[in-house]
Amino acid sequence: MPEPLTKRQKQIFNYLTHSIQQEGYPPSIREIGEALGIKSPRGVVGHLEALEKKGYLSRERGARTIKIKSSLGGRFPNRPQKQAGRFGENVPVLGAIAAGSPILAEENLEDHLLVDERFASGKNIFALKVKGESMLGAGILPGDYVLVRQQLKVENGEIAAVLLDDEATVKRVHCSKTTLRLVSENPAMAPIEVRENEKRVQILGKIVGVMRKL
Amino acid sequence: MPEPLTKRQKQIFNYLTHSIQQEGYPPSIREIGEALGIKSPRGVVGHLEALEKKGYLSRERGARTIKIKSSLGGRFPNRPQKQAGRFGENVPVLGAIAAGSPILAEENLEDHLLVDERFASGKNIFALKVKGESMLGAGILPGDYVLVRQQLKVENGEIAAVLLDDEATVKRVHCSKTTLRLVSENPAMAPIEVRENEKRVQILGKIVGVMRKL
DNA sequence: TTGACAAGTATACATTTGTATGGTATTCTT
DNA sequence: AAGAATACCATACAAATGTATACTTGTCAA
Repeated sequence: MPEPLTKRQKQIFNYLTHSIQQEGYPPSIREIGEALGIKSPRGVVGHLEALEKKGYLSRERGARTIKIKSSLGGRFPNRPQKQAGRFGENVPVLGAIAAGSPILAEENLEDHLLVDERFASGKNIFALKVKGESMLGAGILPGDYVLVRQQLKVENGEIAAVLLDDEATVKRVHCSKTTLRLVSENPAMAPIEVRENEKRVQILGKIVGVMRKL
Repeated sequence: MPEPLTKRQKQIFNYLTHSIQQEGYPPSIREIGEALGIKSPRGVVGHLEALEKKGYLSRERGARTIKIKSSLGGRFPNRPQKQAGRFGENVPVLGAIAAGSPILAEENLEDHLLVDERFASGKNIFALKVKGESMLGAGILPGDYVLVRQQLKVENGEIAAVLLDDEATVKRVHCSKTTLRLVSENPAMAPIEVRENEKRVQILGKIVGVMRKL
């Protein structure tokens, strides 16, 4: 049962785990201070002592020797190579999706995106670059990357990536007993209705995130 | 095709990977020397330089900043999420921004987000969680994180994070010679006009990215 | 009201750590 | 034979880094 942390202590701990994951080695006292806006080394040391006392980390003498305790449910160890993907996921970006082939096949792969774990939780996440303006009303613009969790079915009304006539698109899906209605969040575009067993459509997965670069 | 190592270089490299894995952080020059029976720091540095030249590792300035290259068949990475030279940035997430205080001050800091370097290029990037619906028309919804590059002025018509009456908001900024017009991308909300030297407004930076979790 | 704790600033100091200088050998290739 | 790379030593030095002292502020419980 881990001792509770204060809000500030949580921030420090959060930064530590992320930084170690990202760089491969722990930050120095002053680097921690710089990242969190603490101007005196002593201020940072106070937090480290508190975190150590509460059992969240340990320190050796010497520079950059913070160790995150792995006993905390094994959630925040600093053995980066054994905990790959706990703090960031390298998500594949798919280009044109060849019909029939497995979605994550090599020929579909275009790039990789580094995404915070909280945005790409779970396995089988991939990304698509949005082309049309069909989801304008849902705040999804052309050029955006959508993060997709691979699944065969989605709940009524959820936004999904759908393979429609060999073209990957993003649509809101309304399912009735026998049909799927693919609705564009754009008044200029009419809904598309198809029977569920038709081969024209295939649900690729649920949209779990959107990323835009301006 | 990794360049071949000498026997001694292999020993060094081996020790490095094992030590990083065991301790959680890289050894210092002298610790390497102690472990391998090299009595002069210079002796160790020579090996590190050779290993770096041959592409097995990289180093930053500062103590204990050796990074094993993960491109070598991915066998000994010490930062798993970065593949093939692709990097991520650890971006601070700001909460309520206290007026007057430096933007990145402690009281504003809420969390950290790991973001692909292509979304957070350059320095002084921070993130804000969007609260209102004022930028609906620009595809920015409440709950989204906007990535902000800190800068004092923005070009005409760009979307910016603005501190308005102690409240951080996202607005499209139109500048004339003497006034700033802050336009919401939402027909329900009227534009706000202020004189540039008024203290009510302060431009925090330009929006360079949007991230949404669904 | 006192006392503990959290959270910090400013400054000084000691240690750790990386870097640089100037050598010595050995092995290998040209 | 000359040059380059490997593989070291001893020592000095500077920069990075952790540590320590002293003081401030606010909160919260006894």
